[in-house]
Amino acid sequence: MSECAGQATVFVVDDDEAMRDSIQLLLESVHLSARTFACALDFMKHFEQKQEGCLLLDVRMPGMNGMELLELLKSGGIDLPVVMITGHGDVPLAVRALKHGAFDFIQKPFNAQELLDRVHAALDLDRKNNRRNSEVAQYRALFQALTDREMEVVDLVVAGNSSKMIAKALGISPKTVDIHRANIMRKLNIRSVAEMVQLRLTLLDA
Amino acid sequence: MSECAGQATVFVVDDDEAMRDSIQLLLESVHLSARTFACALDFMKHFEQKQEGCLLLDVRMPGMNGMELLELLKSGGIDLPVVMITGHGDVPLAVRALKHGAFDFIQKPFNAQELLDRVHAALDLDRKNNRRNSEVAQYRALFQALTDREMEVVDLVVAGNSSKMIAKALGISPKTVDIHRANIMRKLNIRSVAEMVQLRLTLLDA
DNA sequence: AAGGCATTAGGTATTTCTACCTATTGGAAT
DNA sequence: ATTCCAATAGGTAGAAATACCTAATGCCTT
Repeated sequence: MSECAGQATVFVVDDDEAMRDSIQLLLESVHLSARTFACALDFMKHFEQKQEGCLLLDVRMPGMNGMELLELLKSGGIDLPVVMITGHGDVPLAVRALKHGAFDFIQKPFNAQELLDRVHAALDLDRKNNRRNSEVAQYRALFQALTDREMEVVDLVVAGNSSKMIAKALGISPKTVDIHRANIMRKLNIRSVAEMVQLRLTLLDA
Repeated sequence: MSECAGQATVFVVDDDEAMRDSIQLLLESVHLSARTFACALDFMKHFEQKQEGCLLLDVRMPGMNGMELLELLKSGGIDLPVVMITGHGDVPLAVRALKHGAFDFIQKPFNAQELLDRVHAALDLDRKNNRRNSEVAQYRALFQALTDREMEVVDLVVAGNSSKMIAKALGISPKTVDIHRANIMRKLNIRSVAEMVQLRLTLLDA
């Protein structure tokens, strides 16, 4: 056991109190921190984007069901890995969940070790996502220091234009383009066009 | 019906002859070209990577089963969209198939329209993949015209190095680096470092 | 009103890149 | 053997980019 999960939290949403408690006990028995919720709305009220971990989500619930919450989270850009749990073997439901971005889909009754394996896999994925996302967030912060005009210049440079071509495209002097370029390089803390292109592309397809 | 599927083929692998025939009739009734196979090996013998379409694959078969074929195809880099078909609702099987890259997973007995909808969606995905892949293949062909030394220079340029730095890294004269760069630009048919970076990155994460 | 910043632009100097030229060495193919 | 090409490197020239400087205009905030 190399890492004891840090601040990662396993969120559990299930209307069945006995199930919530037993899952919580199971998770805490392997030193995972768990927070349980009786319904989708409770979870949404307490969850914040920056929290790390994964979500164990029962499909069948009164009020908003698990599938609806899953689709709401994914359409809201929250990429917390979701392990769906269902009491009856419904293949179309499983297919729909996975195609909507669920990380996994398991049936009750489940083996304890099986659940833990999938939780650990989900937590691994979340850690990987977070590493990637924080990297992207840093780049995004750099670009936010640029003015609109500077962003125009960035995109024209990335598209392969010379300062002279950019000047023509923007209707300004090549000299001014060079000034913008110098400010861009300083603000992004880079020293080559290659780095500018890579930074920009990283943000575009993130 | 805007497009009549061109040369796209729906491959059907199922050990049940009656099922093969009925699926083939259904597909041909909407002007889709179909080829059927009684077992996984037959399909593998006749399939070539360049063929476009999708694969309807029965899970339960004597000899190599559908799941094994799916995993074989995906590990072999063949990204033909695969619609798995199974006679009994087995959720873990569906989850496994989708996590291994199956495009969809449906149960028998299925509604005819439902099957056609999924086939059309699979064909759409394949067309999209093919457009993307042929684009990438063109870029790859360009890079294959480069020598090993030129590829080293490409990677050092993309990493943001100047000719002088590259020369130091390779232990050669900056002049020679410039010669390599000129040859690279000519062979790749580009006119800026920005284009070189984009071309290289497109191949790296493809 | 004063300061800060974005945008504009010029000057000058240096470095870097690109485009031509020639030329040698060594290996591979004809 | 001769031809072809990769890799090496030099010269010269021009284009492009970078690094400094100053400076005007306009907008926003204090």
